[in-house]
Amino acid sequence: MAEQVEWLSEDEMKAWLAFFAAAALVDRKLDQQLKDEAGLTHVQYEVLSRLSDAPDRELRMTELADTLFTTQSGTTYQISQLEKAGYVRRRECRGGPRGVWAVLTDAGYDVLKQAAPGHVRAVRNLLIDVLTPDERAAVASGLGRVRDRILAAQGPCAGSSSG
Amino acid sequence: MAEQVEWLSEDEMKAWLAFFAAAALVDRKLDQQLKDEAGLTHVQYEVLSRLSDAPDRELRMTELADTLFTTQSGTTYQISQLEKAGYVRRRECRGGPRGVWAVLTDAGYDVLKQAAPGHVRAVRNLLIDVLTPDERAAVASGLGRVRDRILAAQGPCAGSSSG
DNA sequence: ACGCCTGATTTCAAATTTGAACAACCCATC
DNA sequence: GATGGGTTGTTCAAATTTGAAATCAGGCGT
Repeated sequence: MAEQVEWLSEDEMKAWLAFFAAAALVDRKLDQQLKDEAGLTHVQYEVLSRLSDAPDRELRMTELADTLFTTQSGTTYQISQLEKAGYVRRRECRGGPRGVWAVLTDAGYDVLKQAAPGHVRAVRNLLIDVLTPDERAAVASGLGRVRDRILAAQGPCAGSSSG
Repeated sequence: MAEQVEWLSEDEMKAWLAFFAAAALVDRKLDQQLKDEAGLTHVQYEVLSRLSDAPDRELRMTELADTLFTTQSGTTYQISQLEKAGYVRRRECRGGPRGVWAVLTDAGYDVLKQAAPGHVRAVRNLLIDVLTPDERAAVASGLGRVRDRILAAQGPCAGSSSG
């Protein structure tokens, strides 16, 4: 076993460590900022944000889970929380294509609109404005490819077994 | 209020979304891979890894928490788990400089050594080898700066009030 | 119409994370 | 030699996340 692994070079290690640390720290900071200023967790903000971007401000549970890169049961939990808070409503569609839609309420939209400026400012301060234009472009293309490859590797598999 | 926020341009948004998604997906994938192949969570792997890199393979709880970018109570919990598994041992140093050291055991070192190749391979497949050399350099420098700025903003505050 | 299969969603228990409160210990000072 | 402050680590309850099992609706073959 242990068929000869190519360990990371010093430069590669630097990239990996920077990526890993930045991911953890930025997420933590955004969470803090949102809790302090808007009373939302980062996850909840993302839920509201995806919904507000979706057509008719609604998304099936599974779609939502996919765009959040999280599990379905986690999504169920968060939607339940947001429903209690009145920011989201569940709509069951018995007639047409099966499924449950999470719908952003007006209250949810208002909270999002109120939280957005601070959030965007934080994203700028923590990440975007810290990068040079070149670095930003490299992050967009490189990490975009990283994301797409992972999604491509699991997307086709999750749902259908053959073609 | 809402004093004019500068929203993200399309390119900036691309960078932010790529970063956010890649961070979530890579972490999730590494977790899966480690659980499947080594029976460790990513967090646990990181703990063992930091310890094995430290002088004498031991670290104070607070140092450990810092390098893991997590809370102290979270670190206490994980060390307790790893102690149960026999991968880590606690050493209290009553005489000298106060504190508790988490020490990597031989068993812990073995598990780490066994898990490392698969983990490094995964880091390569998911991230490092997907980036071009330029992108990798940009990630290292740019996200390194992101990390350092966040740490600098909170490091000095957390621990001492003046200088 | 019946029974099985698939897909979507929820439920449930277990594991983990978090933040606040607590306890232990050092040092400096009185 | 006792006291207060600051640091370090743990404990506790609450919130969240996870994965597996249960639920429920619809389609299909018989």
